[in-house]
Amino acid sequence: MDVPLPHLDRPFDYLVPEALDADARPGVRVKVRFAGQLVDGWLLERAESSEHPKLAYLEKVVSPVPVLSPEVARLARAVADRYAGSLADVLRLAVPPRHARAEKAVTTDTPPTDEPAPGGTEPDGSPADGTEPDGSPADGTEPDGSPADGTAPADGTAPADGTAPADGTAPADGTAPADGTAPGGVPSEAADAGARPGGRAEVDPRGWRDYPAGPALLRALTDGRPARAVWSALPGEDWADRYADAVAATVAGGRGAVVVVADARDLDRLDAALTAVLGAGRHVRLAAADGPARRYRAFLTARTGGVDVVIGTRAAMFAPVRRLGLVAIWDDGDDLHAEPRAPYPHARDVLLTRAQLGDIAAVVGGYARTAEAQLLVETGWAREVVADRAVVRARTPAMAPTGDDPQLARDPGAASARLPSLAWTTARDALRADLPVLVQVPRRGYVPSVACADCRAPARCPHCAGPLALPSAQGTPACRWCGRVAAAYACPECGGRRLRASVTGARRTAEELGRAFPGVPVRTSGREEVLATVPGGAGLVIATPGAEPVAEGGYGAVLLLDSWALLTRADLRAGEEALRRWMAAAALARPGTAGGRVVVVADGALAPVQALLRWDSAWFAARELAERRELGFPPAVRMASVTGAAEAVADLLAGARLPGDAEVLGPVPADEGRERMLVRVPRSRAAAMAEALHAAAGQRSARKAADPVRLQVDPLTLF
DNA sequence: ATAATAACGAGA
DNA sequence: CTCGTTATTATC
Repeated sequence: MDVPLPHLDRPFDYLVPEALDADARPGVRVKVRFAGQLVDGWLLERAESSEHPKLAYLEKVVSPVPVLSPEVARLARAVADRYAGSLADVLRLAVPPRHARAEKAVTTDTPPTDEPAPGGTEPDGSPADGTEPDGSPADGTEPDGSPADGTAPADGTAPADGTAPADGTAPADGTAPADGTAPGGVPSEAADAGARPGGRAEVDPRGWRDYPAGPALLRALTDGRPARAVWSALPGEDWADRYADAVAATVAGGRGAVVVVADARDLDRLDAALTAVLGAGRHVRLAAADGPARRYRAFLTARTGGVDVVIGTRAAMFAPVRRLGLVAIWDDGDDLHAEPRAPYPHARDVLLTRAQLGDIAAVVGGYARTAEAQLLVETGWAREVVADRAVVRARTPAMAPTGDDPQLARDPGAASARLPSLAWTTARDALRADLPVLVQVPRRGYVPSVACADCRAPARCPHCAGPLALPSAQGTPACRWCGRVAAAYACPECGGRRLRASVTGARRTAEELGRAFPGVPVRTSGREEVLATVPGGAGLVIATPGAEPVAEGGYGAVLLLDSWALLTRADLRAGEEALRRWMAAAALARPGTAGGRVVVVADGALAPVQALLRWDSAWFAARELAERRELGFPPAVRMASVTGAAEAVADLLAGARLPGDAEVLGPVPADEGRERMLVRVPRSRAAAMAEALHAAAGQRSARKAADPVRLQVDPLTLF
C-alpha cells in the first residue's frame, strides 16, 4: 500500500477480478480501494486463499509491467526494517516514478516478461541468516512482517556453505539462501553460474595487478563467487577503469553489476570507462539528474533484461539487474551517498544488504577508507584490497605539511595572504616546470564559522571557546557548541569588533592567486561550473572539494588550503572527511618521482595529516573506528535519532519497547524549535531497536498523533 | 478519511 | 437494561 503511515506497513489481501487476472502479476503497480478511497499499491504476490474474511476487489492494474522485481522487493523490505521505515517509503526510492511514454518505448522493444514466472510459487522468504553485512550478529528477531514465529537463528555463525570462496573474499558468513532459490521462487541462475565449471573468458586484471589481492578478486567475480572487498585506491589510480574491469570480469562470468558513485561527474567518468571496456549498449546509467523520462527508461531497460549492468548515483542502488553478481560503490565517504528522503538509507548499506541477501560480490572502494569500511574489514565480512607499501611509496606525490604563516596571514592586503611560503614556492616551481597546479579551497559557507575581520583570528565563544557561527548573513553570532549568543563580540587578539566569514570562497581565492602568479591562466571549478578535466600545461586550478578536475598527466603541485576549517568542524567525522577530501585532491598529483608535490596547510602532527602524508587511510580508519568504539558512536554501535517537537519525541520513546540495553541520550535542541533524542544499542540489538521504533511510530500514526517525528537510523551527523 | 466497534453514561 | 453518544481502532 503506497501510504507512508507506519501502522499500515504490511500487506493487504485483495481479490483479483477475472479481467485483471492476466495483468495482475507480482511486481505490478495497482490501484485499490482502501478505507473508502483509491490508493496506489504494489502487488507483492498472488495467493490461493486469504485469512481475511471479506475482501475487496483490485480496482486496476496501473501497468502490466512488473517493475518491482522479487529481488528488489525483498531488498526493500530489508532496508525498511534496517532503517525503522516503511516499505512504501523505500519503494518510492527503489522504483522511479512511472513515465508512460518511456514505458511504451521500452516495452515495445522488449517483451515485458522475464524471470518471475506467472503463478510461480513464492517461497515464504526470509532465509534469515543471522548476520548483517557488517558481520555483526543480528539479534533473534527479523521484523520483516513475515511469517509466524518471527524468529531467526539467533547465533550469527552460519556453517560455511559449499560455495565459500577461497580467495579475495570474506570468511565465515557467506551464507546462501538455504534452498538455492531466488526470491522469485525460480531456481537461481546465479547459483548455476557459480557452479558452472571453469573455462570461461578470463579478464585481464590490468591495474588490479598493483594490488596483491586484485587479480584474485577479478577471478572470483568471473567465477561468480561472492567476493567482498574493501579497496583502497592508490594515488593516481584510474578508479573508473578499475571498476570497469571489475564489471567486465563479472559480465564475463555471465552475471550483472550495479555500481554507485556520488555525483554526475564521477558517473560520466565511469560511463566512459565502461563504454571503453564493454562497448556501447551493454550498460545503462540511472541518475535522478538525467530527468524522469531517461531515468525511467534506463530503469525499465534494466528491469526487462535489456542490459545487465547499471551504473548511477544513489538512485541506482536499487536498480533491478538480472543475475546480479556484483555491487560496488566508489568513495563511500561522500555524504551524497546518504539518501535525504525517509527512511534515509545510505547507498553503501543498501548495496551491502543486497550483497548479503543474494550471493553477490561487493566492492567498497575509495582513496580514503571510512570507519564503516574498516568495520567490514575488522569483522572479516570483507577482505581488504590494498597495495604493498613499496608500491604506495612509488606512486605517492611528495607531501609536506606547513603551518599557517602568521606574518602572511595577518596581512589581509597582501596578494599572498592565504599562501604560506612553502605553498607558494611549490606552486611556483610546478608552474615553471610547465605543470598545472591544483588549489583546493573549502566551499564558501561550508564552514559557517566566523573570524575577526581585522586580524583574521577565528572568533571563539567567550564562555567555552567553541567556534562562533553566523546563523544567517545578518544574524548575531552564536556558539556552535554551547549555543550562547555572542552579542558584543570583541576579538581577544586585536580588540576588533567586526566579524567576517572565515572561509574565503573559490572565486576570491582565484583572484588572490591570479595576482600572486601574474600571467598564469586561472580556472575555477566549483558549484556553478564543475570542470571534468584540464590540460597539462602550466595553469592554476582553484577547486572546491569534490569538484577537482583531472589534469592531463597529473598535477605538478596540489595545495590544500584552509585545512583548519575542515578539521575544526564540530562534527564526528571532521577528521575522516578532511582526509577523504585531501586524498581525493592529492590523488590527482603526479607521483613524487615524476615531480608531483602536495602541500597541506596544517599541523603535521595531526592524525589526518599523518595519514595523508603516509597515504595510509587504513591506519586512520582503524584509529577512527577504535575511537568510535570508545565513545560509543556509529558504526561501532547502532544509533537512532528521534527528532520532532519535544512532546512528540517523548511520546514516541515512551511507547517504544526498546531492547533492555538501549541507552537513551538527550534531548539536544535541533533546528526550528524541535529537539532530538538519540537511542544507542549494541550492533547485536540493531534490528530490535529499529523494530521497536517503527512500531512506536506506528502506534502514534494509528492514533493520528499530529506532530510528526523523524526517525533516522545511523544519521550522518550526530550533533 | 470513514466505518465499525468499544466504552460510557443517562434515563427508564 | 437499553439507547444514544462519544472515543477508539482498523482500514483487505
